[in-house]
Amino acid sequence: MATTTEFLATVALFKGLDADEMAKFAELLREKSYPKGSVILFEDDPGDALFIVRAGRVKVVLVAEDGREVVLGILGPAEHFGELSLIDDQPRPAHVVAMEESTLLVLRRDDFRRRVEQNPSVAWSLLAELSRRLRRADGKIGSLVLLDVPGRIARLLLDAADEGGSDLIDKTLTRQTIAHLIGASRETVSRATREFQDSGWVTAERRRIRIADRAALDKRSQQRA
Amino acid sequence: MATTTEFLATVALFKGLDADEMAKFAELLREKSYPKGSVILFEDDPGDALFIVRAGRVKVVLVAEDGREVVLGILGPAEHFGELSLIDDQPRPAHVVAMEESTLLVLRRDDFRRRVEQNPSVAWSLLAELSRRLRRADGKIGSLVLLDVPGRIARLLLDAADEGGSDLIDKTLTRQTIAHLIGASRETVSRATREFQDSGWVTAERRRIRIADRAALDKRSQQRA
DNA sequence: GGCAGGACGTGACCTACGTCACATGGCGTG
DNA sequence: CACGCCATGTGACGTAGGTCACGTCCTGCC
Repeated sequence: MATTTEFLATVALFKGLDADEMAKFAELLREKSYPKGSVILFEDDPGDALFIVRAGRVKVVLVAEDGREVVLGILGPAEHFGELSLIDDQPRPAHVVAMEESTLLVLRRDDFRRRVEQNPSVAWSLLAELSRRLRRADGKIGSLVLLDVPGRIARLLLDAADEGGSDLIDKTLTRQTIAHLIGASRETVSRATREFQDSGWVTAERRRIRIADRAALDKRSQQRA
Repeated sequence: MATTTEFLATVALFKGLDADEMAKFAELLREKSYPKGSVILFEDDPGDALFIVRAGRVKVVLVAEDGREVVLGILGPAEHFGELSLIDDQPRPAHVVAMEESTLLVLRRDDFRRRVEQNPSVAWSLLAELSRRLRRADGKIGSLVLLDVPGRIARLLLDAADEGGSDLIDKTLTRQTIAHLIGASRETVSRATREFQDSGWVTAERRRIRIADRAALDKRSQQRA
């Protein structure tokens, strides 16, 4: 495993910092581990820290009283969460749960604020990151309202592939998880992905999904309701 | 009508600037008018300007090929849009359409960048604004997936009332618009709001909606699917 | 190497909503 | 002052997709 400073160099948030500044950040971070399934932070709690995923995978999730849930996002190494509450002092907007055993780097509010204010480049990276999330969120809203379930799945797969840079989606995406990501039931996702396979649009390779006909998926992701 | 500088003082984005800096901004702004229904900017276009609503009302909207649409947000005086593309150089994420005759102040990309970089307080305001939008967007996703139509309407009304600071929602909210905001059909919204009125939860006062039983609406907005 | 828990596949059934088709009423404008 | 336009009710009807209920399979563990 890389040293903390080496790792920090891979975090987009810190892009543009020189070694010296990076080292300063490194000192402020505390490392913390969470077992699979543990809740890292709760919606509505006051927030006083930012988290960077060092290893593992976490999901950002909203939960209804009856237990149904939506996954707003899944974060892996070098990604971070929890900055909203540090920026606007409002309660946390969602729960964050460890999907696997994960270790996170924690940065306290005051340290965060001071560094952002002194480091224009960090502020800019943050703006870029929030922009990216806002685009995604808007896209998700669009999918939910304008597309039917198969359409939403198609788009999700394409997005995941784009992000990974390959037609083979390597992150483990169970149908259950897909369902939570697109606001549908596991059963419906099951039936829809089978359709995709039967049509030859995707193939399943040992738990991974590979996109076989990008054009078809793309077309499917623009129609209906 | 107030002078431009007086107006700028009411824009949250510029909070914290002194009169001198405000004046500099004022010089960079160009005023532009748009008739009702005109498209101010198109999704997928490259973006090279930020807009501040001086007067009127605009909607941010995603449109499907068949014409169905979702309204991501409605902006009134002192609110702004178009900054995402200036931050990340990506295409515009949505269309923006004038709901009424509107006049906007336009700030060009370069001027914007320069000012943000030189003015930490503007960067911070921007972060705060993007945070606010992200929370809203996440909330909207939650509503869409976890609530049924009446629940979404209830939440929308409560949010609108909170924002206005009064139980009387003064902005004109037609059922058609409500429908677009919550991703439902006009007819369904019609039937649901009638239910609300029959139950005495809301009353309609000359085109305006007044919330009569906040508790009931709140309860209604937390259940079902 | 047998077991338990999770991920999947599938059929049956039910319902919230979208869509279509009209009828009505208010108001803004020529 | 009349003509339209647009926002609104409301009924009828069709269906995507949620929920239930099981059965199978794979995989990591004791």
